Amino acid sequence: MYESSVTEIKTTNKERKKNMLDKKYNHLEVEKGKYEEWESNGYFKCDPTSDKTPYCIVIPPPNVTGKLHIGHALDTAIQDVLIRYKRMNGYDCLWLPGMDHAAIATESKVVKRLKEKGIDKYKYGRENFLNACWDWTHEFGDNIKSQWAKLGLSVDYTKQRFTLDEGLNKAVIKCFVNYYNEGLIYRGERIINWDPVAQTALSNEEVIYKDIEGAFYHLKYKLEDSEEYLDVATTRPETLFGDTAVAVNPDDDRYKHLIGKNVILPIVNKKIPIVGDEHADPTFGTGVVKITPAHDPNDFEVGQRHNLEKIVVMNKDATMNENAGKYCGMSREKCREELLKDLEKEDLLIRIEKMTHSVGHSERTDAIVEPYLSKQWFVKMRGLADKVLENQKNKDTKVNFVPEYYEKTMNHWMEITYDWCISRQLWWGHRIPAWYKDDQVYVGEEAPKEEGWVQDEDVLDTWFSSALWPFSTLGWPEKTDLMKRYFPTNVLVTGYDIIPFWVNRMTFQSLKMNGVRPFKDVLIHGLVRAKDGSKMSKSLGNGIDPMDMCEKYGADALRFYLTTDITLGTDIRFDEDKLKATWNFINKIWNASRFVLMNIEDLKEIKLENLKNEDKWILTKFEKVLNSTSRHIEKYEFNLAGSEIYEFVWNVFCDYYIEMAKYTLDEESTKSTLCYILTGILKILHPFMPFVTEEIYKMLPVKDSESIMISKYPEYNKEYIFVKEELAVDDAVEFIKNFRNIKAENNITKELKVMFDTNDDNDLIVKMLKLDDSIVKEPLGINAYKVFSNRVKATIFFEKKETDAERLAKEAQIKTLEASVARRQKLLSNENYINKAPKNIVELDKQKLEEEMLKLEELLKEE
RNA sequence: GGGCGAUUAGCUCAGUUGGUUAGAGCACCUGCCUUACAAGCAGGGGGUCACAGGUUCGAGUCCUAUAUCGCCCACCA
Repeated sequence: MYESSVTEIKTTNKERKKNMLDKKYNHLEVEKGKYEEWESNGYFKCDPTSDKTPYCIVIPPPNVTGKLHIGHALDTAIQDVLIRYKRMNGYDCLWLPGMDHAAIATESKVVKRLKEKGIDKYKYGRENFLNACWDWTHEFGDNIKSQWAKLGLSVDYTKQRFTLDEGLNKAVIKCFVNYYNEGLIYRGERIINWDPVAQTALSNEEVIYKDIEGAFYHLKYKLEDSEEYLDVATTRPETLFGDTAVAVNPDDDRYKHLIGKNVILPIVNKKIPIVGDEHADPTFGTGVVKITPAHDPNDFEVGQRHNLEKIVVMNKDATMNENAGKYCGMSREKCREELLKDLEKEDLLIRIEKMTHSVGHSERTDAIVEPYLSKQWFVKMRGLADKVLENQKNKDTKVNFVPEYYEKTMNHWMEITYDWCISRQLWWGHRIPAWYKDDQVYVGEEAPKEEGWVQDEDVLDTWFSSALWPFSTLGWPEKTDLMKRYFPTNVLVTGYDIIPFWVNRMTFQSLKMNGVRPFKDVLIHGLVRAKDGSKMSKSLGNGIDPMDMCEKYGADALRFYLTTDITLGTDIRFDEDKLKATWNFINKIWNASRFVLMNIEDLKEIKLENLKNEDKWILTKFEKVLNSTSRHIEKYEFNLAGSEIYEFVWNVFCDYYIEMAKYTLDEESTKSTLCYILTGILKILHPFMPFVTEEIYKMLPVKDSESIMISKYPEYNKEYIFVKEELAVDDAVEFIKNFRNIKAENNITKELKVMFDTNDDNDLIVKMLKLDDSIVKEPLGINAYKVFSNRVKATIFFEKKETDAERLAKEAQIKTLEASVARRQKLLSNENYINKAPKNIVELDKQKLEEEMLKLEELLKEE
């Protein structure tokens, strides 16, 4: 009956014993060498020429800035579960690995490293610097690869990519040029977020707002030819050198008569106009706002409307420039300090009002971001975003978020998005394919042939290349075979924190370039936090290194814990105790396997015939678990799959079937069933815990493949659903539980006699409870308890007086039973319920009621 | 200010489309070294599912309001 048409591979007893000596699961031993073996056998490779159904995931490329953290372990473990599951189910799987050059993140690390060696980036020169970046990349890239190996990730290294490799560069350039030609990319002078440490522009997404203590400085802007003044409040007095107007609301009765007049800019003593503009909110502050078009995005807009001059007052490193007069050369902070002193001296400072306000910081350097007027490249977002919003309306074309509510996060972003600043004043990245000559601009895939053209010095935002990742890695813009076969990819797995940076951008890029979504599903997981719920960070020192956990508990335990103890979309608190509990689970599997292997050594083939009730019972349970775990995995419900398999392995197979099997170990059917179920368990668990399942699988006397990785996933087999036998053994199990309960609760240890009230075949019960010598035919004694299950009834006779506590317990039991019976009777006499509730539910209630009444009757009889 | 979540046992969390007496791991209590496993086995205690209404034969689950916590986005002159 067991399908073993594939080559049977036998392991010698000697080999098995050598491996299986340990009573305890040793994860370090088990995990040694397996990954290298899998890889060298080519098991990770996709098979594009096969007629199998393709299944593709591209890995979210980790930055080459350091080592992987626990979040990466979670993210990749989920993907490996899917890939291994699909592979065993006969799919042609491509899990494409790669890494991200991470422009600013890597560049700042390399700058720092060079600095430690006393080397200045700019003196070192572009070419040398890029070489240093490549050295860095190789060093950290190798490190990441070895971590992937430790985690057991079955990625196809023959398809590995890097966001800055030649092919991806081609894709990036192609995309840029296409967009430019369509007018979707433009160069313009705008206020952008400037990082004065890295000295580059940033996108809005790279700015982190933090609340900090600051103040409102109320300054006197005197009216021209008057001692009267306007109270102008600002948090950033040092920008006043760039003021080219003050604004009041045109409907503000306090000030509207002043519109058109001038004020004298403090310290600078220059005339600037009072303009009327909606931007000034009469209810906020004093209702008067200074306008600094070159240092504030709102002021920039006001400046545009009133045709104001834009004066930049800072250098690229955020020191004051010559427009700041005597403060030239000072830092922003120093300038503010000195300026305030001077203002006070000249009686131009009215008061200082303490306040907290949020201030933008650079994600990478943590420097306070300066809104800064500068010429940058932008992607025009509105049309691209609208396309996504349109696409999401159709269930056949949309990106399906799991959990679904994250779709709102993307849609919201698409609704409010504005133009994306993509140029960065860095060296490490894709260089912008634009050339300048005098006032001319040329954008193209190749440099212009004529003399005199100079290429743009800047590179692109790292996310510009990441946004193309799902298709650039498959060979786009060429119509490659990989592209045709694996695109759109099946699923993307990532954390909610990079939906705006990455998921959103991949989605609009793919819709624009390919006309289709980049992936059908996107699985969003949460962040891995410390046990107390705080964010893991280097500065707090509360980070968990996944490699340490692999060392301590094994990659298998870590993977199973991370993938089955989470709810998608919500944060997980890393709990080492739970990881330990997972290790215990694997130890349990290990020992159950030891037991099975010890007893099936001479098994030549699996023959599922002459089955006993308990064999049929465990087969039925197994098929059901198999069926439902598969359903759960397909729906990405890993937690449910995990708990079902856990429950089956521990509480059903180990606690009951193995115990039952101990009495019939010489029978062929027992051995075959043990081997069949163990094999099935190993296969179901393999995607979650690849190493230990492979180790045990290799020791099986009968198996269908040389490695579990490439073995066939068990198929749900209706032939092994035995309804009658399942019920019968369930019933026996229930009886056993009730019996033990009564025995323990009443402290019955000695002088126990049992009389079965029914004529059923109770062999299993007698064996499991070791009752052989206790069975009597006639009732005895006074102290007696009834034990029930659906069909089995028995009376226990024992030498012991009932204590008060026991009597009370029994009374309590009667009380709850009576309540339950009453509840059900009421329910079942409700016509609405009978008519509206599903038949099976009603039936179940009737059945329950009957049982309860029976039980109650028996209990009352004993009184 | 706008949006999105969360609130279930001592702790950390599950709980499929509303349907048996709400579950798990850890911790706790009792008894066991029963030949696969003491990192184990058997048994047990522990929750009016944040709060108030509503819909329904039936609500942890759906709706409305409140409270507390968290996240994202925007504004902060």
